[in-house]
Amino acid sequence: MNQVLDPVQANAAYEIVVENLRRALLLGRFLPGEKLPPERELALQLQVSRTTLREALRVLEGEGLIQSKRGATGGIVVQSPHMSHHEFVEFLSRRMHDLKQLYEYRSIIETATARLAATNRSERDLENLSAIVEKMHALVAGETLDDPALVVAKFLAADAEFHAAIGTASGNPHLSQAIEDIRASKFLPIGAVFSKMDPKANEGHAELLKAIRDQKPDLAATIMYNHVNGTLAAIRELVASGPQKG
Amino acid sequence: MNQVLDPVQANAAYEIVVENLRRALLLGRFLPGEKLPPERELALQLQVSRTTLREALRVLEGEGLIQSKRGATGGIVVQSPHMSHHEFVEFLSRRMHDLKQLYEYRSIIETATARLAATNRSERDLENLSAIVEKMHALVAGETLDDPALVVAKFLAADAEFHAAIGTASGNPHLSQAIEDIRASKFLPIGAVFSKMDPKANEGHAELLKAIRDQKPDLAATIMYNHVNGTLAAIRELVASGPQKG
Amino acid sequence: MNQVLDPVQANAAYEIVVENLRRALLLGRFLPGEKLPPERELALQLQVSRTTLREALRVLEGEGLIQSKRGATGGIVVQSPHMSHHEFVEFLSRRMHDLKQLYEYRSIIETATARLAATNRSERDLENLSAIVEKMHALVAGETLDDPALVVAKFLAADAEFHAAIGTASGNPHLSQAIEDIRASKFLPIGAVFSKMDPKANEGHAELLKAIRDQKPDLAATIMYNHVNGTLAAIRELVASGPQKG
Amino acid sequence: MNQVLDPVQANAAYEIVVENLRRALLLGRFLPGEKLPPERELALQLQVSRTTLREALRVLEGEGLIQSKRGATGGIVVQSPHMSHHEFVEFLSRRMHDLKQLYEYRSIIETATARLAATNRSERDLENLSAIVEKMHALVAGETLDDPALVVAKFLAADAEFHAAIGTASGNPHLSQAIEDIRASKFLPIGAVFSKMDPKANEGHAELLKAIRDQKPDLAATIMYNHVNGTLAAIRELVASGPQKG
DNA sequence: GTGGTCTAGACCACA
DNA sequence: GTGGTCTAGACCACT
Repeated sequence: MNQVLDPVQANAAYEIVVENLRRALLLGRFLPGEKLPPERELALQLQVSRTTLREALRVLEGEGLIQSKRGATGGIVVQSPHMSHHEFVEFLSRRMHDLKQLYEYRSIIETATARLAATNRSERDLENLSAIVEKMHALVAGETLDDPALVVAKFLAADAEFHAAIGTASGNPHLSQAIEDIRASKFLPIGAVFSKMDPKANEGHAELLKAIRDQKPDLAATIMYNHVNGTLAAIRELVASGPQKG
Repeated sequence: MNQVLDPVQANAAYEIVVENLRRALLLGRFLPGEKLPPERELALQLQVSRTTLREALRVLEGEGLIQSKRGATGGIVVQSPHMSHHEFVEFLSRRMHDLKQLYEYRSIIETATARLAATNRSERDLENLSAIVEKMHALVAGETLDDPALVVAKFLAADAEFHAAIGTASGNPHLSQAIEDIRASKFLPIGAVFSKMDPKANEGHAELLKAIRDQKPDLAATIMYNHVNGTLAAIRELVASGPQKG
Repeated sequence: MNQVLDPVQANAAYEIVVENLRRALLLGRFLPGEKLPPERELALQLQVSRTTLREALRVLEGEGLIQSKRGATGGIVVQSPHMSHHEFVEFLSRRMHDLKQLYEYRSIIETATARLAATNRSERDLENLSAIVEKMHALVAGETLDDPALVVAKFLAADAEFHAAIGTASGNPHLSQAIEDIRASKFLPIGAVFSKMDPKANEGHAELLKAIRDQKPDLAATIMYNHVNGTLAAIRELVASGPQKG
Repeated sequence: MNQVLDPVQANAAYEIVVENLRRALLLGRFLPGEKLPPERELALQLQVSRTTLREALRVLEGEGLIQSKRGATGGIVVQSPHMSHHEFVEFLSRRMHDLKQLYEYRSIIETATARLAATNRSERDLENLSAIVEKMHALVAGETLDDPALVVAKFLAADAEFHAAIGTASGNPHLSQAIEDIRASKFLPIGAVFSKMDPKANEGHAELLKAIRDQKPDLAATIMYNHVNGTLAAIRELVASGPQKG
């Protein structure tokens, strides 16, 4: 009868808000340079008082994720995370061991999800996925017209959306949740590998969509497996070559 | 950008404690007539102050689930019987949809984990697993000597330990965490299916241990797959047959 | 441990601006009929937004001290005359006790500063001091050519500059700061005693400069002591004679 | 007319509270290990809301000056600043230039104050000063009975009180203010020179009291001058000898 | 009876 | 019409 009960930990409301917002930011729900909704509206959405919300915003501001400006044209601006290439490579190489385990896990989760999605996807799911793939295609094509960093940020947000949509298509909320968890709280630098857009980056997505549309579970699983492990390979390469340049 | 953020709700600590205890009681984790651990120990386990714990106990006493008696022979006595078989079946059938999804997820996670464990297990892991399997064997053998409900409870604890140990053997902490989450934080009556011990319940474990010891990943995965889905099948059967009896 | 801490009172920014401007007006820093600097420049000088400045101006307009006129020839016109001689004397006599203490303090600070300056002054310091003394001399000489009130205002500014320069020459920033504090943040009508220029007003300065140049600490201290206490004596006289005229 | 007006800076109420409290702590008004008054009472004394007070407390907690504990026996506990001897010497030698200027200033202020006090002191002032000197005497005598660090802290607090009382006796609030400013916001390590009590530390105080009681301004000034410069000499010695030991 | 947190509402400074 | 600050009051968790 020893220690049968889980310890309780009552999180302060503002801490929950911090996590909520941080997750949204890391998932790219708000892009760098964009403004968050006004404090008063955010407080409403999150069902907390403005004071509590602001407590959370102060934490995020301390982390450098957002910045507040006052005045009529002011607001809460999402900051772009600004790691230099060198710092980024350092960061990756220090966490290489963790990353390998995380990608092993991710590979399991997302491969199984793709397989299920190929079976269970609805027409609605296919439409969603198509729309996202097209959006990413447009981003890759129109890259030169815009701030490259912003394009990458948008691409990452769309990528997150794509994988989340496959989670939805699988019909299993636990898988959706796991995919989001991997990306947000555990796995910051997915795809941040690209300092500029890689034309191939989007190819896997289109193939995957096709396999899911054609309801070929094994094919979908294989593509996803290669997709995920391809990203890991890219990270490995970056780490291997990085120190020489940095 | 409308309403992208989930409302936050900060639970009072004592409410979390109430839920924690109520679930333990409903699952028969504490049997009727038994005494709960002393308040001071419960408070310690739950990492809350005794005041907060007592707040929670008062609620449960109001619901008639427990009763406090003072004095040397006193204590917190579990008052009402835990869920009756009928109620339990009802409960399961109401949550059948959730359970199917959860077992689908569990199947993915644990199958992959078993496969990895068969590759990565250390001698230390094998010793752990052996010890647990033997403990379960002894429980099944000695069943008649004791209160059956108590034996089931002990068996469930050992089962959880077994699956956790496979997670450890896999070497991937994300999988370990997922296995624990599935079992602990999501209400999962794994094995509570058995009102009395099923001799076969332990067979899968021994086979699985052998496959892991022999480093046969595919075999381990297959056994685990059947094991998990066997449990789900048992639940389905219970639900199918239950209403007729109830 | 009772009531050891002073109550805090946070002044609104616009209130501080009001006091700032009102004091400048009452001291005749801006003469009746003159225009204040444009709002944009005032806002810049005061380090507040134009909105806040306008808030303050509205208050002063309500008190009849200024009046705003729009248009190309418009501006903020100082409306009411600054303190009359009578009011000024009244004001001084009401604060006579404070002034004695302040001059006692000033005497200590500035005497010690002059002594140090005579030891530590650099060539650079001497040049500065000479330039200021000459400027004041020119003002006294050219007095008749201009609005007397304006000359007084200019003389006061130069006087402040002179004492500040001695602070700098002393080499001790704490003394410089104290001199500035005495003059600026505590309402101090040093020299505002003179409604018209007193030819002797500048004599002390030249002597002081000589003592500092010749590195005669005790002489410099003595001159400064007499200079400061001479001003206090002039104020006393004014207060003594004032009520009879008023 | 350029830049005639001082920039306005509206301090947030909580910042003023921070300074207020920090000054009280540095002046030794609250001793290490002691508890501050309860938040609700502090808020009352400071005339701010509890929220604002807590904002300030959080800052001070961040600086390590205080620590909050909850519960009936809880409270806001004053932390003892814990610089090692080595760090302390380092700190002093880095700030030696500043310290010399500060002591020059302090010497001027406190010498003049002592002189005035010898003239203006009331019977009430003498009683205060006697009481403080006796308190310090008792501290030096009873040193062994208590935590040495605490004795030093108490001695420092009493020392601050003594010099403040001379300021009061001088009758000039500007001097009182300057003495407090020097000690609190500008001059942390007065007397912290002593890691254990120096029997001579109190001698100067008794002599000074006698000179003030006997109304001998010049003697009082001389004693104070030697007292202040003696402290500076002690610091110099410490810095000179410290690095060898450290 | 302490500190910890949250709330609803208000006013302010700002662009 | 934005963020920045303050308030008064309430309830909670704790020792």
